Amino acid sequence: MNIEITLTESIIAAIKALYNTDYDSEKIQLQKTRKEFEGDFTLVVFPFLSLSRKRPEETAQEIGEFLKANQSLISGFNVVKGFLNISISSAYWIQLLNDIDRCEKWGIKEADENSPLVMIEYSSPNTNKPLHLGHIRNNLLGYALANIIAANGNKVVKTNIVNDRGIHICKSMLAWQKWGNGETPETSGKKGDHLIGDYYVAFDKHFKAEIAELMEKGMGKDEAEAASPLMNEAREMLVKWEAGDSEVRKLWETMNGWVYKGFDETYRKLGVNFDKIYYESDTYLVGKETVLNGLEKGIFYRRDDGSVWADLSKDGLDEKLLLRSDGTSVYMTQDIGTAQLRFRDYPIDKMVYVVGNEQNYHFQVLSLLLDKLGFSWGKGLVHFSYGMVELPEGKMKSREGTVVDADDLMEEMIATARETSNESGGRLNDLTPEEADDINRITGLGALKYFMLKVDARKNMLFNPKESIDFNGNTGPFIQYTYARTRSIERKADEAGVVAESVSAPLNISEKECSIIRMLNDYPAIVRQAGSDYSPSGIANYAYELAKEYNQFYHDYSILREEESAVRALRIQLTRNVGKVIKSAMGLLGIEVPERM
RNA sequence: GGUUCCGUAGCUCAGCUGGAUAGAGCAACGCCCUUCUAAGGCGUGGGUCGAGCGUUCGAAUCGCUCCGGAAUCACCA
Repeated sequence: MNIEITLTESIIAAIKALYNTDYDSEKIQLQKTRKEFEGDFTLVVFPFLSLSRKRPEETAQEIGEFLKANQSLISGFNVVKGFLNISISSAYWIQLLNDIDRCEKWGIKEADENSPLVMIEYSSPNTNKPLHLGHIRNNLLGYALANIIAANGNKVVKTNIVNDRGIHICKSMLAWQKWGNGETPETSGKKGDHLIGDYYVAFDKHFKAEIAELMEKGMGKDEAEAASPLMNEAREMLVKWEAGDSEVRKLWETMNGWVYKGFDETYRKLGVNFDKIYYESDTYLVGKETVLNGLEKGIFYRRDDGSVWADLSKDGLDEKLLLRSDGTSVYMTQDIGTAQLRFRDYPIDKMVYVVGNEQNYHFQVLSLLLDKLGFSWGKGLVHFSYGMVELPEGKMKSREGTVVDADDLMEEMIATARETSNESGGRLNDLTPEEADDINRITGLGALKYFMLKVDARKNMLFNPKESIDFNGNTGPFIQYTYARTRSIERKADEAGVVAESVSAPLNISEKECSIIRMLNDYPAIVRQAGSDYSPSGIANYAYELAKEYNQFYHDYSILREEESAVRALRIQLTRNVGKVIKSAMGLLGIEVPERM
C-alpha cells in the first residue's frame, strides 16, 4: 500500500471527525517535507481554515494530534505556520526498503497481451549524408522514450522511416558518377555514409561554381539555378529513378547499401535499435493512392491545375497541398502513405513521432488528415517535438562546415574518457586493455547521452563540446561512478560474507538513510510521470539527485564497518537498492553503467 | 502579420497539477585522500525567476498585456 494514499485517507478521516465535512482526496495537498524541516510529509492546512474557524497553527495542531492518535504509521508531527509536518515511523521505511529489495524490477510495469501497442518513430535519416549532432539528440530521445513507454506497461514498436529517395540522393549519385572513379567504401577506407556525404558536398561545390560562372555571364541568381546543367542532370536522374530505369536503380541500391552499412555502425555504437524500418521508396506511392482514395470520398478536393488539396480552414488551419499538379507527392503525402502501411502491419493504438520542433505545424496537419482518413490513432498522435541543438558559435550549418559529425563526436568522447581515467591515478591499470576500453566507451558515451537527455526536450539546447566532455557535476559519469561504488561495496560485503537479506525493526535510522529510502520510494511515480509527460529528462534528473544523495551518504557514514550488524545490514541493503534503481533509471535512458570505473 | 514554443545566478540547466527562506552543476575562492573508488565530499560569494497588471490567505508556477529570442506559415524534405 502506497504511503501517500494511506496518509491521504487518514487525513480525510480526520477532517470528517474534526469538522464533520467530506473532503475530496484530490484536494488534499500532501507534499514531501522540505529538507530544512523535520518530517517526511507535509500537509498544507490553509484550505481547512474555513472549516476549523481557527488560526493556521491551531488547525494544524489539532489535525496533527488526531492523526497521531489514529494512524500508527505516524511517529510524530510538528507545526510551522500553516504547515503540518508529519514524520513516518522508521519501521515503515525499513519495511519499504525490504519490499523494494525483494522486488525484481522496482518501478517497472511489464506489458501483457492486453496492453496497448505504441509505435514510436525516430531517427528518420536522409541517405545523402552521415548522422550529425541533431540526429544524436533525436536518436537518444527516441530510444529513451521507447524504454520509458515500455516501462509503463505498453507494447512498443520502434520504427524508423528512411528518406531514401529524392533529389538529394540523386545529387550524390551524380557526383559519384562524375568524379568518383569507381570509389567504394572498401577502396577508400571510408564509412559508406561518410563517402556518400563527401559526394553530396562535392555536388554542392561544383554546383555553386557553375552558378557563379553563369552569373558572371550576366544571369540572375534564380535564372542561373534553373539553367545549371548539373542540377538539370540531377533532376533527369530523379525522373529516370521514378520511371524505374534499371541502371539508375542499380546505382541507387548500391550507394544506399553503403550508407545503410554506415548507419548501422553508428546506431550500434550509439546503442539504439529498431524493430521495423520503413523506406520512403516503398511508402510514397501508397501515400498517393491513399490521397486519391480520400479524393474520391470527398475528403480532399482537386483544383483546376490538377493539384490535390485538403481544406483545413474549419479546423483553424490553412489549405494544404497533398499532390502537385504533375501528380507527384509531397512530404505530407509520404507521411500519409507510411501511416497507411504501418497500420496494415500493426494494430497501433498510439503513434509517437520523434521529430524536431520545426515540424510542429506539419504534425498538427498530419494529425487532422489521418483522422479524416479514418485512422483511429490519428487524432491522438503524439508529436514528441524537441528543440534544436545549437553550438556556441550558433546553429549548425553544413555550408559553413559547423556540423558536428556523430561518429567523430562519439570517438572524441571515448578518447576523453580514456584520458580522464588515466589522469585519475590509472585506476583501470589492473584490467586487461579490452576491459578498460569497454569502461571508457561506457563512460564516454554516458557523458554524451546524459548531457543530451538531462535537458527538457522541448527546449533548444546549447551543446558546448568542452563542457559536455567535463565529467564533473551533473553528468553521466558522475552517476555511473556512484553506481560503480555501490557495486564495489556489494562485492566487498559478499567477500566478507555479510548477509543483508532482510532487516527488521526496531531500529532507529538516520535522517540521511530515511531520505534515500524516500527517494527510492519515489521511483515508480517518476517513471509514471515520465511516461505520461514523455519526458526522459525527468528520469535523468532524478537519477542525478539519487546519486548525489547517496554520494553524500557514502562520505558521511561508514557502510561496511558499522559495528552493529543490523545497521550495517541496513546500509548494505540500501546500497544495493540505490544501485538497482540507478541502473534501472539509466537503463531507461539507454545509458550503460559500469561495474567499476 | 497569423500560429506555436522559449526567457530562472556570469554560463549550462532543474523546479512549473499555486505553498515555507527559488535549487544544482560549471566558473572563482578556502578546506578534506594512513579510513569502503578524490571522476568525490564540505564551505564561501553570486537572483527585482524578462517587465507590468490581475486572480489568491499565498504566484517562478495560473490569466491578460507588453518586451526579447526561436520555429513555422513552399507545387522543399
